[in-house]
Amino acid sequence: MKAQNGKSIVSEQDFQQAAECLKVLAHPHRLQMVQMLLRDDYTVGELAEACGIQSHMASEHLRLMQRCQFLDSERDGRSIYYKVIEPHLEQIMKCIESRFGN
Amino acid sequence: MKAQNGKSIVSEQDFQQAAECLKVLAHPHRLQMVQMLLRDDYTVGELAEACGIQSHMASEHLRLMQRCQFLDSERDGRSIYYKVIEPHLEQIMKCIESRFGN
DNA sequence: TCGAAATATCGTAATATCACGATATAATTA
DNA sequence: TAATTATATCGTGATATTACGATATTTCGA
Repeated sequence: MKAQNGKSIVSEQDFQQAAECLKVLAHPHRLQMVQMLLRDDYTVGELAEACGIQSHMASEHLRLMQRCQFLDSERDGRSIYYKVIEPHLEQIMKCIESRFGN
Repeated sequence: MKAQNGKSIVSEQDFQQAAECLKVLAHPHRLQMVQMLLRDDYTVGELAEACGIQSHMASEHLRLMQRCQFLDSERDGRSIYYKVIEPHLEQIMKCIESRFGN
């Protein structure tokens, strides 16, 4: 799809991809993890504990977010640290904080 | 949850709400409708045709987005016009266009 | 090299979402 | 008021997502 008016236009297929990415973000524990990871790097276990879930569940959430290029991971010994690589997540989190935060 | 460092902090319950709202946005046709409505007001039928779906499906999508305060509607004769009332949708759409657009 | 710790993957049952036909409601026009 | 147009709601089967126990993999330390 072409931009006829200077504005960037998103194609039907892009909407499909965007929807899938948003769906990945649209989970309370995943949102909480993203918020934490925007401020610092954390291990799977640390993120799991903060969310009150088991590590293997956190691992699954993190894998989903890594698959759509939201996060990247790095091993340090037995632990694996995750970090945010999608630059727009900070802005989106600000929107959420602005609408729902104190 | 309190903000100890000046940054706005979102509670567990807020993450739940935020996730539900994001889930509503996370659908290709709903994203397309939001993009259109950010530029102009449209009727249910116009939005349905642009998305290539039946009007009663569009109506359902619009109702979901109205329920979480993304949109508002106004009747004009037989038609019902929808418009965006959630101010952050423009910013979020920009993020999507930046990541997926041309 | 054996056991423990940290993370990841697999199978599956419960739940949620989706698309759609059928039907209902509201407003306009003949 | 009857027919038509536009929108909304309901019920349901198909599909997707979720949580979780079981199991696997990787790394470190004894």
